[in-house]
Amino acid sequence: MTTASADTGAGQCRKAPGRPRDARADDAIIEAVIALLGSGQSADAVSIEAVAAKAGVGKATIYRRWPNKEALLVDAVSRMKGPIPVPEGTSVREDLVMLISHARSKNVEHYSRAMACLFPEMVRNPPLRFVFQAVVEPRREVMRGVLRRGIETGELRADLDINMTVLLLTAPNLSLNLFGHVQGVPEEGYAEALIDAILLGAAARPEPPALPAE
Amino acid sequence: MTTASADTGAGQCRKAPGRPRDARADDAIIEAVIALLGSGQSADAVSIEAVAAKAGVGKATIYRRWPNKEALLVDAVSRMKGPIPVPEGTSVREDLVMLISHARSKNVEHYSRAMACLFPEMVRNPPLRFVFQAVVEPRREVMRGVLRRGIETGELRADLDINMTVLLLTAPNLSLNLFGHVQGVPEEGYAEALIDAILLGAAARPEPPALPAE
Amino acid sequence: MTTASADTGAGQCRKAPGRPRDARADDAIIEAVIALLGSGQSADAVSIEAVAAKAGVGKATIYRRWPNKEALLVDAVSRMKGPIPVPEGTSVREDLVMLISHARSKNVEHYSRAMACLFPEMVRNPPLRFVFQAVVEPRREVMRGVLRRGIETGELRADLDINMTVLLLTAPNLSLNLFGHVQGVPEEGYAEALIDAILLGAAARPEPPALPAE
Amino acid sequence: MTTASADTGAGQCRKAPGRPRDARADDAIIEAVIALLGSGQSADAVSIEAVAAKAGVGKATIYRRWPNKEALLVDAVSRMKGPIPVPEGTSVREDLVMLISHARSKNVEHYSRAMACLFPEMVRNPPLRFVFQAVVEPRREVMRGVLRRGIETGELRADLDINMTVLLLTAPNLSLNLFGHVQGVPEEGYAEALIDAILLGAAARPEPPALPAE
DNA sequence: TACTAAGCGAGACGGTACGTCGCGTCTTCTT
DNA sequence: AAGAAGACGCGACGTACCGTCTCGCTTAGTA
Repeated sequence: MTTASADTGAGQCRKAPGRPRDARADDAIIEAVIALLGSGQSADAVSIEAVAAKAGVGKATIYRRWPNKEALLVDAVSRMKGPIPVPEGTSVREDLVMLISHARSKNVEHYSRAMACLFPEMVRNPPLRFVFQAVVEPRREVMRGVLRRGIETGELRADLDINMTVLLLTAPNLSLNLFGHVQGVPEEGYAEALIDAILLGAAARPEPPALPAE
Repeated sequence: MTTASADTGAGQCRKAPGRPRDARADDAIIEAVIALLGSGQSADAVSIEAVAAKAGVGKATIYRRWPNKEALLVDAVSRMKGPIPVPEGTSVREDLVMLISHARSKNVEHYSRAMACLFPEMVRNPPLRFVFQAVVEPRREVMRGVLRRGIETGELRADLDINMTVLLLTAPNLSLNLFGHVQGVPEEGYAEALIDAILLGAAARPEPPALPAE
Repeated sequence: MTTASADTGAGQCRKAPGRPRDARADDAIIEAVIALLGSGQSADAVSIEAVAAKAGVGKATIYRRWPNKEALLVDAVSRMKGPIPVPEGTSVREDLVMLISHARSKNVEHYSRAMACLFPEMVRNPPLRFVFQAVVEPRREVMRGVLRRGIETGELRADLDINMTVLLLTAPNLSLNLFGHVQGVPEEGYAEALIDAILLGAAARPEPPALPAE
Repeated sequence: MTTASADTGAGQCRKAPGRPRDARADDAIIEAVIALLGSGQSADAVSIEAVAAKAGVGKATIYRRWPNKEALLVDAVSRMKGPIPVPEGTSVREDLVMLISHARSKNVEHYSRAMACLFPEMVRNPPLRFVFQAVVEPRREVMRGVLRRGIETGELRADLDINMTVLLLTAPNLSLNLFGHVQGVPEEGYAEALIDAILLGAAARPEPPALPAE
C-alpha cells in the first residue's frame, strides 16, 4: 500500500545492492507529518520542508520514498487510522455502534486536516482515489461482514441492500469530519442515534401494537 | 452571500464617489473560475493568476471583490449549484428523489474539483466552514420542510430524528462526489435506492403480512 | 549590455504597461553581489539566495532582471570595473602605466572571485564570452588609441602589431588575477616593469652606446 | 603530484593489508574526466557522479584517491597536458616558438573547460593555487632555461627580466584559452608573432641603419 | 468644463514551497 | 581492505503562486 513498503516488498529474494534505506527515517518522516498535522497550525503548515526539518532528514530522503507531497500524506493517513477493529459479534447493533464510534473517535481533527491536504491531489490525479479507497475499503468490508451476519441471524431484512447501507453508515462520518458539526446532531451518542435511524427507517408503520418487545 | 454584494450593500444611501465597479468583471471572473474548474486540468490549475488571465482582468480587480482565493471559490461553488429546487409536494418519496437527483446531477466533476480547492482553506480557517454551510444549509432546510410535512401527513414516523435523516440523505452524495463510485451502488436509480433504504430501514420486522399495501 | 537596461532601453517611445521596475532593486542587488564577492567567503558564497537575502529582495526580482546567476555576475563585474579611464596623452609610456595600474588596482580580489563564478557559465555557453568581451573590449580600444598615437608621434615602431601588443599588455594582468603572484614579478612597480619590458624588447642589440638618453 | 601516489608513496616498506587498490580504476577515472570535459556538454557536466558512472566506479573509489572534486580536476589537467617538451637548443627564437606552439596546440577546448571547473575552488581555497602552479611552474622553468641560455649566448639582452618575460610568453595563451579569439590576433603563426613582438619590443629606435644583419 | 476619486489592466514586489541535483560521507554486501 | 551501489544530510537551483503595491489610463459624479 505504501510506496516505502512496496520498494522493500516481501516478494524480493535477492537483496538490493547498495546501502539499504534507513527504516528510522520512514518512521521519523511519518511521525513528523502527524505531528505537524496535529500542531494546530494551518493545513499548509504540512510542507515537505517543514516535515524534513522536523524529522531531521533531507528533502531528498523524503522524495526517495514518496513521489510527491500527497503520496506522503496518503501514507500518513493510512497509518494514522491504526489497525482495523474487530467486531465482537454480540449483536448487529452493538457491533456497528462500536465500529462507528471507533471511526469517529479517531483523530477527528487530524483526519480532517489530512483530507484537506489530500483532496487537491486526489482530484488532479484520479487514480489516487483508488489508492485512497484502499485505506477505506477494508473498513467497509468489516461492516459488510457484520451486515451479512445480521441477515443470517435474522436481525436484518433479508433483502437489505448491503452496499447502500454501508454508505449510509460511513458517509455521515465523512461529512462531520469535513464540515464540522451539523446542527441538531448530537456529539454524544451519535453512533447510536445514527444506527437506530438506519435500522428503524423513516417511514411510518401502521402497526405500533405489533412491536411491544422493542 | 458574496463579498462583492456586501461591499455595495443596500444599506448605503449616498452613492460612492469615483468610478463604479464594472459588473461584467464579476461575471467574467466567476465564469473563468468555473471554466478552469472544468478544464480537466489539475485542481491547482485554478490559480488566481490563471483566473485573472482567463477573465481578461487584473489581479487587483479580483482582490477588490474577494478577500482571498478561497472566498472566491466558495462564491463560485454557490453560483455553480444554481437555484434551490422547490419540491412539488406530491409525496415525500417523490420530493426527496427529486432533491437528491438534482443535487447529484449538478456538476459532479466540477463540484469535486471545487471542494479540492476549498478544503485546505476550510481547515486552516474554520470560520470558513460556516460560510460554506451557508451554501449547503438552505438546501438542507428544504429537505427538513419535506420531512416535517411528511410527518404531518403520516407518511413518516412521528418521532423521526429530522436532522439525522437529513444527514443520511445528503452525506452519501458528498462521499460519492469526493471518492467517486463506490462498488455496488448504482449510478442509475441511485436516488430512489438511497431514499428507499432510508425510508424502509435495515431491521427485520416480524410481520411481513402486515404490509400488504406497500 | 545588461538585461535590465535592455528592457528599458532608450529606443522605446511607448511606456511599458504595468508597474515599472524599481531601480533601487537593481542597485541593491548589484551591491549585494559585490559585497558578497568581497566578504572573504568562498566563491560559492555568492548564491542567488544569499544575494536576495542581503539585498532585501525576493529571488523572483532577481530572475526577472537576469536569466541566471552568471548573467548577474557578468553585469556585476562590468559595473565593478567602473568607468574607463582616459589617458592624459603626455607620453605613451605614462599613459600605459596609468591604464595598467588602474586595471590592476581595481578589485583584484573581487575580480578574481567574480571570474571564478563566471567561467563555468562562459564555457557552458560560449556566446557569453562575447558578452564578456563587451566589458573588456572598450578598455582594449583605449589602449589601441594610445598605441596608434604613439606610432604617429614616433614613440613606437611604425610596423608595430597593435593587437598583439594589447594582448601583451592585458594578459599578464589576467594571469596575476587568476593565479595570484608569480615568483619574481614585483607587486610594486609592476606596471612600469611590464611596460618597459614590452617597449624595450628581449633581443639584444649591438649598439648600447646608441641609447645614452634612456 | 597526485594524491593517489602520495597515499601509496614509496616510503612504505610493509605491504598494506587487505585488497590492494585497483590501478585500472585510476585510469578509468581520469579518462572519464577527460571524456566528460570533451563531451561538448556544459562545464558542470563534469560532476563526480557523472565521472563515477562513466568510469563504472563507485563514488567512494574516487574519494579514496582524491580528497575532492577539484583535486581530481587538477590531476586530470596535469595529465592532459602531457610530458613537458624539451627544447632543442638551436636558437632562442625557435625554442620558444616550439614551446608556445606546443602549449597552444594542446587541448584548447579541454583546457578551457577544465579551468572553468577549477577556478571556483581555486578562489575558495587559495592554497590550491599553489597546487595548480605545480602544474604550470615546470613549464615555466623550461622557458626560464631557454631565456638564461639566450642571455649567455648573447641572443638576449643581458639585463633581461626573466620572470616578466616568462609572464609575457605564457599569459597571452591563458587569455586566448579563456576568452577565445581576440580580434586581430592570428591563429596561424600566432607563436611566431608573439615571440617576435616580445623579442623586438615596441619602442621605436633611432638607428634603422644599425640593424642590417637582422 | 475641469476636478476628484475610484476602478481598471498590467505587472513588479517580498515571500515561501516546490521538486531536482550535486556534494562529500556513510553503510551495506561482494570480491 | 578495496570495490560497486546507493542512501544520507545539506543546501542552491530556477519556477510558480500568493496577496500587496504601484503605474498610467478610463469612467463616473461634483464643482
